[in-house]
Parts: sequence; structure tokens; C-alpha cells
Amino acid sequence: MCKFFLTYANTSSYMNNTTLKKISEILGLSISTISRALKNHPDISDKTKQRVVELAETLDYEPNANAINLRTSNSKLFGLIVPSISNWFYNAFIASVEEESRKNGYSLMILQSGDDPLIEITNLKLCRQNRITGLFVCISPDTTNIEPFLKLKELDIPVIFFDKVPEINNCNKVCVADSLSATMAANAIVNKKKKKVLGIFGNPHLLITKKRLEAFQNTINEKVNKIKLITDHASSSVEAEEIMLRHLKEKPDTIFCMSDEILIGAMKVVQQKGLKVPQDIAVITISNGGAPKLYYPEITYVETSGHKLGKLAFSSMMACLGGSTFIQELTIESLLVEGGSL
Amino acid sequence: MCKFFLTYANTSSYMNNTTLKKISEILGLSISTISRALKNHPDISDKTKQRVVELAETLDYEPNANAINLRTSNSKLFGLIVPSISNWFYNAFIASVEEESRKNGYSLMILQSGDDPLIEITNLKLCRQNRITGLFVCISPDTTNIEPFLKLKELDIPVIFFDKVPEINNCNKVCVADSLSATMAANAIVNKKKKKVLGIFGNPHLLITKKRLEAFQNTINEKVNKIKLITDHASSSVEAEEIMLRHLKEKPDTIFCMSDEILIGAMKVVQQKGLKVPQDIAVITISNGGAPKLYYPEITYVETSGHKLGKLAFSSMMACLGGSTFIQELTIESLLVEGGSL
DNA sequence: CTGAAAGCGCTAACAC
DNA sequence: GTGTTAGCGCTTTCAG
Repeated sequence: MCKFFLTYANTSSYMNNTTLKKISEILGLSISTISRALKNHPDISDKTKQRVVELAETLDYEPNANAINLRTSNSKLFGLIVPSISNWFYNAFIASVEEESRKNGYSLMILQSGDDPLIEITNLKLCRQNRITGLFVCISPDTTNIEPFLKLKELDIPVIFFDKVPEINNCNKVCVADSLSATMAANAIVNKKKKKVLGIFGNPHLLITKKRLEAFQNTINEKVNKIKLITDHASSSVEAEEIMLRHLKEKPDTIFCMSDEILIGAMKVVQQKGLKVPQDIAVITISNGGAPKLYYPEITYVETSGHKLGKLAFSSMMACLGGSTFIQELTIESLLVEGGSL
Repeated sequence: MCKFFLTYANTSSYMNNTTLKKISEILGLSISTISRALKNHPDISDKTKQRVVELAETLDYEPNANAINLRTSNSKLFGLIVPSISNWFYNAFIASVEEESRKNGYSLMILQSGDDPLIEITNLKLCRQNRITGLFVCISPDTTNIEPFLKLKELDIPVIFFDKVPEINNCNKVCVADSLSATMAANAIVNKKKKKVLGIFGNPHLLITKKRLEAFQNTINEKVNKIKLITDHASSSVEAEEIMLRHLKEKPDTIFCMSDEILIGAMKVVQQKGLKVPQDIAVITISNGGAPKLYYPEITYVETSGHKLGKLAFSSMMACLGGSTFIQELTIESLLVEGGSL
């Protein structure tokens, strides 16, 4: 006991943490016995277990994750790198991955890159230094070199690319159905017998934009061109607002927005001009579901669910961890959610 | 060299990570020399440093954070527990804290409680197990027992409560100016000579609601009651919508919303009824700034900035870490941001 | 059923 | 300038 109190008095502030050693000294047992007792190992007698568990609780013992990771080389920690968490879609994705992680005994280290490739690399280093078990990553549009990410595979750390994925083949990707979503939106417009559509798309350099634009155009145009289609590109809500304002003179009867960001810009103009939706102008968008519910009537949208994508990414991760070396490119289905805007 | 390759071949997959030992074996130097060289220690000769750094880069060395933390008892890791990241205000707060953390060489572990006290405790344990250096926490409304959080102080881990803080005194808190914000909004309404105000407030059990309601009422009423004030409570956007619909018959000329959530509900009704803002009805809200910009005209709001609060929380944390034992209750100033809605 | 001992990767006296 | 050594807290053979 004397030794115990001596140790106790000696410790620096940080050392107030209870350790196996401390418990073992108080109980007069070995460290390994304490360790086993706390994990409910069959070798240990029930009486011993009880004594140990009791004291551990009294002393508010929490295992040192660093020591465990160091010893076992199994951090039970996932990394998640995303351009920004201030986004409905990524919010939903993260919430979903986090929930699954927690349920499966993993923690999640969430890092934002702010669409800066340099910060992205810093974040990646951080993940590596913390010896993450696996990585979920959505690369920024300006990321040209994905080598650092692929290097993780040499270390047997699975990498699941999500949403914005590299254009190479030998990696795991989970995506929303870009082409299909745009096609579904286009079909919904066709079915409503619309005549003149303004399609506002995102940054033309992004793969997602190219895919959605192409699919949308094709679907609209293959209907023996009875529908007039105007398309334009906006990289922000404010740009979308300007574009909307400019093209309104051409009297479109329907607006298609490629994303929430664009929808928000377009809807400001709808409010500004006092347009009635859908009488004066019909609106349809592609969305995770947050933005369309801001308006009256609620906007009809093709749902690309961040939540579902998160679940998919997680199961893909678990498959990799389970030993699957099968490279997968997975896509979640989209769904038309009818509001009153079309 | 033989030994090196043997080791290499032997290692399990995870062990592909380069370690100081591996470098030391290849270079025929001791581990400590490598360690020093990599930290640019003055004792080490420039030639040695160069050789070491070069090989480390070739081998893609990343220090093992777990080993360092274990050894130094300094994790350079902050924990952040928040009800939800799907929220403009918390988004801004987190982004701000994360940025500051990164700039100061810390990482951030973001955890969501989903307003569930049980998950909150799980998250807290996780933080402790990872031996965080400090904690930022916004408690959920249902959290009754804050003892576990205060216990961190015994371990010399600073805790900064933010936004939703406990009602006790001996802890560090950073908050937005609840009463003042409501007062400012009320004054803005008074200055515009409005006659009949509908104030929609949040969940009546929350401290934030009580404070804002009281300040708002007092300010409106002290103007020799020329202004008629109707107040009601909504716990969600949908409820706000219903309340708005119900009270519209009483013909208020101004709507005050306590939060983004409520604003969104109220604005759906404005759209539904085709009301002109501010001619038919004026609107003012308290917000971080995201939601008011969704509408045309943009909504006038009293800004309670998540970004500023994050900065404040961080500096408060650094003060604690710097040895300050001074318990602080800090508040950020609010600011009236004029849109066109009042 | 319990203990002793080695070692995960790293840092920091302390030697020389 | 460089090496030796001990030890952070934990798991896990191997012995008894």
C-alpha cells in the first residue's frame, strides 16, 4: 500500500489516470490478471473478476486507447475526409457512417479539407499517424494526385472513395447514380408534358456535372425534340440566381436544378418575381432532401441519399476488412420524391 | 541488410509501416539518433540528418501517434461533442474550432450525441480512452448529470462548454448573447414602428428559449405597450408552420423567429399564402446567417455567430492549457444584419 | 487460475 | 555526435 501511495503522490497531473498497474498494486494481483478480469476472460475466477471490476469502476478506469492500439496494431478508428461538413448531403453521409461505426465498435475521425488539396494531404497524414483502420474519402475537385491515397492500400488500409471519386479503376468507389438521377428527373418532366426547360448545372469541370448534363440532355432530346431545352452552368447559389434571372426572359415553363446549391439560387428568383410554383413555373431538382423541404410547395426531387450512401460505404469498408479484395464500384439507387412543384 | 529483409518478410500486413527501428537498421544507426535527426535536434550532424530524412521520405515514414502519445502523455487531440453536425450554427462552430486546432498542431475528434445522453456518455468515454487534451462540449437538452464531464477536470483535462451549457457555476462556458440578441431584435422592430408582433419561440423548457422570450417580451412591452405581442412555442419547423398558420388570422404585421428552424417553418407559410415581405408581413430572426440568405428578400437577422463562438471557445481552451485556472463565462456579441425583410 | 516477461514505437535522461 | 537504457500502458504467449 505504501508503494501505491508513493506512486500516487509522485505522479504528474496527467497521471491521475487509473492504469492496470495501479489496480494490480492495490489488489496485490498481477497486471495480466487485471487485464484478463476486465475482459471477462474464462481463466479468471469469478471472485477475482468481481473485485477487479469493482475497483476499476471506483477508480473510474478507462483503458488507454493509445497503449491498446500500439500493442495490438488495431486502432478501431476510421478516418473520414470530406471537403466540408456544412452540406446536407455530406451531413447525412457522415451521420450514417458514424452511426454504423459506433454500432460496430469503431470510432470516426472526421476531417475537413475545405477543398484544399494541401489540407487534404495534411489530413491524410494525420490519419496515417493515428494508424486508422480504414479511410472514407471524398476528394476535392482540385486534387490531381491521388497517389497518396492509393498508397494506403500497400499498408493494407482499405480506402473507400465516395461521391467525388477519382477517374481510375483500381479502387473502391461508392457513388450516387448521377446519370440515372438526371434521367429520372428528365423523364418526370417529359411525363408532365412540359415544353420549355431551363436546366441549370454545376461547375462544368466536375465529372458529376458532365454525367448529369449528358444524361439529362439525352433523355430530353430523345423525345423527338418536342421539348425546348436551355442549359447553363453555375458554380454557386449566387451564380445560379444570375443565370435564372437572365434566362427567365425566355419564358421556360420548367426549371431543373442539378443540386441544392443551384436550387437555392433559383428559388430566390422565384420568390423575387413572385412566381407561383408550379403554375407559373415548375421546379425539379436533385437533392438529398433537405433543401426541397424549405419551400412551399415542397420541391419535387430525385433523391440521392447521403444516408444510404453512407450505409453502402460502410458495408463496403467492412467487406474490405473482412478480406474481400474485390474492387467494387457501387451505386445507390435514386428515387423520385414528389413534392408539389412539378 | 540481411536482417532487414528478414524482418521485412516476416512482418504481418499491418507492419508495413516504416518505424524508427527499420530506418535505424538500414542506416546502421541507433534508434535515438534517427529520432533526433527527424526532429532536427542540434546534437546530430548535418550529414546524418540528411541521410535519415532522405530515407524516411523514401520509406514514407509517418510517426506512430499512438506511441508518441503513450510516451509523452500529450495527445495533441481535442474532443468535440455536439448534438448534431447537421446544423448551420454547429457547422460554423466546428469549422472554426477545427481550423484553429489544425493551425495550432492539434487534431479534433468530432462526435455527435444525437441529443441522446447515453450516446453522449459513450462519446465521453471514447474521448477519455483516447486521452484527449481538452474537450469542447454542447450538452443535449436531456442531460441531467454533468458529473462525468466535471470529472475531467480532476484529470486536468480542460472542458469548455459551449452554446447549451449547464446551469452551474464552476465551469468554463462560452455562449451567444441570448438575452441581448432578443433585445436587439425587439429594438429593431420597435424602431420600425411595428404595431403587432408574432413571436415564435422554441421549446419552452430550454434555457435559451426562456432567456430569449423574457428579453424579447420585456423590450417590446417597456415601450409603453403600444405594440401588441403574441407569443407561441414550436419545437420544430413543422410546428412553427402550424403556429404561423394559426396566428395569421390575427393579422400580425411582423414575425419574430427565435431560430433558423422556426424561420424555415414560418417562411413556408409566407410562401404558401403568397405574402410579400416586408409589405404584407415583416420578418426578423436570430441566426448564424445561413437560413436568412435562402430567401428573397434576405431576412434581417441578429447574428449569433458560430464562427466567432468557435474562436472564443478555442482561445478559452488555450488559456486553460496555458495554466489559467480562472473560470470564465464568456459571451460573444451579436450584430444586427440588415436584409430587406423588416 | 495466476504470474512473469516480452514487446508494440517512441522519447529522454544519462553515458561515453 | 551517437548509443544505451528505461519505460509509457497494454496484450499475450508461455510457465507453473
